[in-house]
Amino acid sequence: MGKYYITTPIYYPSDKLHIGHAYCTTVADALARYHRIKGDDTFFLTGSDEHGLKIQRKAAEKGVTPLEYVDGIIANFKLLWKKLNISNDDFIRTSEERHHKVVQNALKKIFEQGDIYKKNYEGLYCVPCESYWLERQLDEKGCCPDCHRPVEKMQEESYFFKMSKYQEWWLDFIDKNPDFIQPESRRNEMINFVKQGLEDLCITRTTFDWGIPVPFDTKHVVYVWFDALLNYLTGIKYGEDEKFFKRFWPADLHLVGKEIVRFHSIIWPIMLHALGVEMPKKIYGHGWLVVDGTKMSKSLGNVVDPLGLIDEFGSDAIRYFLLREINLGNDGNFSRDALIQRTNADLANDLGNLLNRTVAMIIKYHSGEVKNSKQNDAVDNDLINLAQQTVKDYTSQMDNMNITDAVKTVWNLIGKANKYIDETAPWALAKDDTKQAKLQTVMYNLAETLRLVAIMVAPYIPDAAPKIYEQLGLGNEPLQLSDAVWGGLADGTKVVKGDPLYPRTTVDKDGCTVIGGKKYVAGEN
RNA sequence: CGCGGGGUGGAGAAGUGGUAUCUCGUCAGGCUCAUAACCUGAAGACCGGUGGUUCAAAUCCAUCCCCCGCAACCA
Repeated sequence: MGKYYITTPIYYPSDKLHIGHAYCTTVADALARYHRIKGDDTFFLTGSDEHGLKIQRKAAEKGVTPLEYVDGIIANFKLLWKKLNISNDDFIRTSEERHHKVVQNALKKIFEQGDIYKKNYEGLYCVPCESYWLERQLDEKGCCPDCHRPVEKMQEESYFFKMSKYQEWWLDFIDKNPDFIQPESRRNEMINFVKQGLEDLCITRTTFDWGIPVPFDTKHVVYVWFDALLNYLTGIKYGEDEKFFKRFWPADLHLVGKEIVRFHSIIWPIMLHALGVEMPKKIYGHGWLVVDGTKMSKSLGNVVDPLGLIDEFGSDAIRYFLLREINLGNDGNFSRDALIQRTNADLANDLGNLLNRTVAMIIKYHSGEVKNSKQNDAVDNDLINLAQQTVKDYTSQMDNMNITDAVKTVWNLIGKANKYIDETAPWALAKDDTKQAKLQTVMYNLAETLRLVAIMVAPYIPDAAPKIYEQLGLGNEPLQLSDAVWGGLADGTKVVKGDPLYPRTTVDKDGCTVIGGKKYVAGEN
């Protein structure tokens, strides 16, 4: 038994979260839950990155303070995570006092050791947007890429972090830790990037004040990365509770989107190195979701709101789809049709129906009582062997973050169990008085398979997994990987008839989905 | 010559040197325990084009065509 500290990025509360945020957080949640059922001392952190000009402006537009503005949005973040069954242990907000302290102390330390200096920053400035642009970022006419108005040369005094000083150290570190950045394609990208030469990083601003004041020069506030990245330390009480911090640091995994791999794999390690803090173990850059084949964007109006989907299909369905359908590391496609198809086939038909028919038969043939008569022949042993092999494969795949493969592995067992029913034809055994022991064996093997399945799927579909346990007659016993050993189901256990695990979704002639008798108008999400 | 990802049966995907896999859909059959579910079988791919390396290439190399991202705060 070990420990496991996993983080998601902290999301920016300028707007509602979309399905892409939900994807990242779901993956992190599945990993966190997996490590918990494995018995690891687990800490799962997510949160929000609340400072900056964008927020300050939005708040001003609405006539509220920045904090009031983000409070409203953060309430929505938290609601989404709750509805998605996200099991984060803490939610860090960069506007919190505990975080300000960490950032200011870190800044002070690095400043005092001479790695931060002040200089005039000269650049092309868009006054209405209050932001600097590099020449190559400008649009075709040489104007601001955001508002397409002319930019002008401006000078501002800023503090810089001496990243360039650590370039060789970084290359050496990456060379010695080949698994630090994953997938490998991103690692290569990062190495190429750094080899082109690292520039010092501008870490403060004076153009807005919704941020953490720089302790040695309060005209300035901390700008983005020196603020946001440090949340991973704040979340486990860095500088505040040494014992707690040491319990979880170094982070086992920073899960991030591919667009911010650069910040997490270059700036972040260098910051930590300058601070004298041990390196995290792994940065993983996952792919993006595209919707019906095209990138999600506000201007296209195809941004998918996960809250509506959860209300319609349930959190398990969304989680399952994201974990099963999208290969971690690659981009993946999201569509309602695919979601409906996948959840009908895998959750309702394969898993839900397997449980339903198994429980129904045990009740019908044995008044609900399970007994292992161990009359196993070749077909039975096939199932038992596969079940045991499945637990093994699942464990190693989850340990290696091959979530999609692990899901497939478990569903292969579910498929095998459905087939096993056909092969053994319990309804025929039931009619033959001489085959009663055999019938008991078959029922036991099915129930036992389902018990192992319940444990393994618990990280993916946390709503349903305990319900499987309940219907198997195990009440609300905790699901633990150490119990996923064949033969653990005791004779005399009484199964309990329950509702179907998942209703089937049908689409009527108007294109509306009908789930469990309830109708949803298409396109409302 | 900016960087990267991708082009695999009707659809979506997996597969990085050795009989082309999975899901959905289609067609035919089986079963009746179950959520019109489950099981079996079949049809259907010259793995973007061309050239090369190899006994052997979807898989390696070259070249071309097409899609899609990114270019130092959009997961």
